[in-house]
Amino acid sequence: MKNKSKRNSIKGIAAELGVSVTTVSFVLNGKAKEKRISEAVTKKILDYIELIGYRPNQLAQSLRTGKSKIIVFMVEDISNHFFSRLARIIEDIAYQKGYKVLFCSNENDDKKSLELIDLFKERQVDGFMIVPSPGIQDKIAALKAEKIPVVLCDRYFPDLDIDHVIIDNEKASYCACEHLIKNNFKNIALITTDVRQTQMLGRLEGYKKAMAAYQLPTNVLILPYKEKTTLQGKESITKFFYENPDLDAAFFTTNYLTKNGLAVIKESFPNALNKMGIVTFDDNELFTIYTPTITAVSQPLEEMAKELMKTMLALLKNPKVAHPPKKIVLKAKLVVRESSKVKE
Amino acid sequence: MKNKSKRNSIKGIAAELGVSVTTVSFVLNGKAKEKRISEAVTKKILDYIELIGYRPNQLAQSLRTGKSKIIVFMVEDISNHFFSRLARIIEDIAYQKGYKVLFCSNENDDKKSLELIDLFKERQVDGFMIVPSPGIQDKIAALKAEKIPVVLCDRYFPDLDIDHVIIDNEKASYCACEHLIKNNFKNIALITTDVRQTQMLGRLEGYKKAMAAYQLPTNVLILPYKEKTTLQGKESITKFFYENPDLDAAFFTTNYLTKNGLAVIKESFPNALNKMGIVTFDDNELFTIYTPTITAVSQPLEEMAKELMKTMLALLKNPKVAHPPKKIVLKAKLVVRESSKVKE
DNA sequence: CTAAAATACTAAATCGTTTTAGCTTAAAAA
DNA sequence: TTTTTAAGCTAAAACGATTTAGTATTTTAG
Repeated sequence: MKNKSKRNSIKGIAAELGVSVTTVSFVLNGKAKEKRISEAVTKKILDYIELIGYRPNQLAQSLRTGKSKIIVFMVEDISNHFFSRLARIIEDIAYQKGYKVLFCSNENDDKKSLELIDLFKERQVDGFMIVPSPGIQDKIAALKAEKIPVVLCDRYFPDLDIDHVIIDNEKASYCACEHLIKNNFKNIALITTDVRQTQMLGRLEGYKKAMAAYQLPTNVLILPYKEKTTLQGKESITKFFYENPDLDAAFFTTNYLTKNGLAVIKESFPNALNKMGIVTFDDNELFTIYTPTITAVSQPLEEMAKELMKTMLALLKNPKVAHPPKKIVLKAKLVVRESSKVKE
Repeated sequence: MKNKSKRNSIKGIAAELGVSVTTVSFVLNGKAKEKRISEAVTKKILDYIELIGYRPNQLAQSLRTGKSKIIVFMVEDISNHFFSRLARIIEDIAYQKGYKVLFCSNENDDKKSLELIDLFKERQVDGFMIVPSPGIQDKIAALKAEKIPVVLCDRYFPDLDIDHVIIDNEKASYCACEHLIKNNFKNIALITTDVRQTQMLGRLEGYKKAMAAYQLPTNVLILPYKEKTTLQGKESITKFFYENPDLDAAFFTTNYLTKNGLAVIKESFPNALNKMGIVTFDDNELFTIYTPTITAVSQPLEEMAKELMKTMLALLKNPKVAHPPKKIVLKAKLVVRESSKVKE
């Protein structure tokens, strides 16, 4: 039982076995053959490694190689069901490929996003998967210029040639609206936020196009992002419904709006519940047991996560090499339930 | 525009300004005064740092100091609403204190837990906050023996003197059951899993004690953990309800069981919905808009996260020093809604 | 029998920090 | 004038790996 503190390093092992640090390192990295280390020495080292349960210090490794085997997944809010489910799938794929994932929430706030990105750059993370806040275009461009792998998710910057994985929001929205229309709803409200990013603009556009195509009136409520889960938000929705008594359907563009919206309907317009058409973006298991069950635009989480990781891994394989950005646009699925079916 | 690659290191700065690496390091670490670096030199360095936007390489720092400023939060499943909300709060506190958080999911599986812990040890993380799987008692003890900060969460090992933050499950469960009883329910089922960890045992115990106290029959359905979200799980619940037609209330011990349970009731026993008493562990915003609104045992997430981080930070401050473990037991709150009120 | 080639290994530089233990020079004390 | 003390800095050794460019010995070729 000698100086124990030294044992858990290549140096300690080398000393103990009377070989050089280099030799140990070669063996550890599976280069024994290539570097012509004899079978005997190789075995001796391997056995000893096993015996003491040695595991290399990743920090030192990272410092030397410049690769940390960590990727960042920055979302708007990790407690949001949509993002946490995405995170869970990504986590699995990443670990399988030998990467750890640092999750963080930017609250769709530029300052926070920038801070986080810098923070992680100091940590030499290998890549960024980002659900970007609206104003970090330049930072993203800078990352790319530095050859740091970046993949955007959920939304993107049309002016930037950056890999991204998104869904076709406009089409998804169009389909959802068309579905309501075909179910005989004629006065469909869109309830959305003031967020001016691609995902929301797409959803708005799809709604507008659908209404125009069927010559129906549009009726849009735009809530400030900050009020997304506040009482104020609820009040605005209540007011909107009071002021538009002829509405017969509502399309919510994101999950937190839906929660608030359903709460408002339940509290203030209980008898509208089974008359109004309701469709929401982002599915939730609980929607299947709501009364009525809620129709939702379901984003292909599994596929998104896979494509995200696939794109990221490709970048990681060759970060220095220029490559045409992959712009992946997936299809969302409309899960039709009771809330959007023809009423009475 | 000189050799740019070198610029972003202390060495580069030192070379550029004609001072030593040591001096730069002292200034960077705010030890200028203490180490008697002149005002002039200090300013020169600070200005240059600012100019080139230098940020120290955290990896190198960590390697040298042995502190990574990263803590791990290992949960059962990061996509579970309970854990993702907890994670969100922890994230905020940690970042505020200069720590990053690595989230990961162990699926309550020992093998996965052990692998993850080893993985992170290689990365020299500063501490572990763990929702432990059932059989990792030894590993936890080993971590403590190595003076690595560990705090358990949600459940713990009674035989181990390890800091933890939990709720009083037995009492929470007792109160929930008592509440049902006082609302005139007499045949209350407990729907739980085969997980034999403290949190679940507590919930079971609370139920049993409440039933015993009021001399009511017990009726427990124990589902295999693996079936927690499967069709098989649903079928078991359905069967259970069929075989126990005299049940008038159900208490679900965890959120995923509730989802399945509500689905079953809705699908197979629709007219029981407004007759049965229902209480569930773990609250969800959507429960307030369900019909009927669902009574839930709400865990104090904010408080749990705060206590967890407080305990962790205390350990981090002095990892080498022995200290009496903090065993924090918080109270859950019963949020009474329609589903548990006296019927007809 | 000598030169070239192959074998089996290793010394030392490097990654970017922190920190200990000095080293100069000038001012203060003796 | 010599010795102390202080001020203002720095060289070099860590931290724990990887990797380049060898070296010494043996084998093979000529």
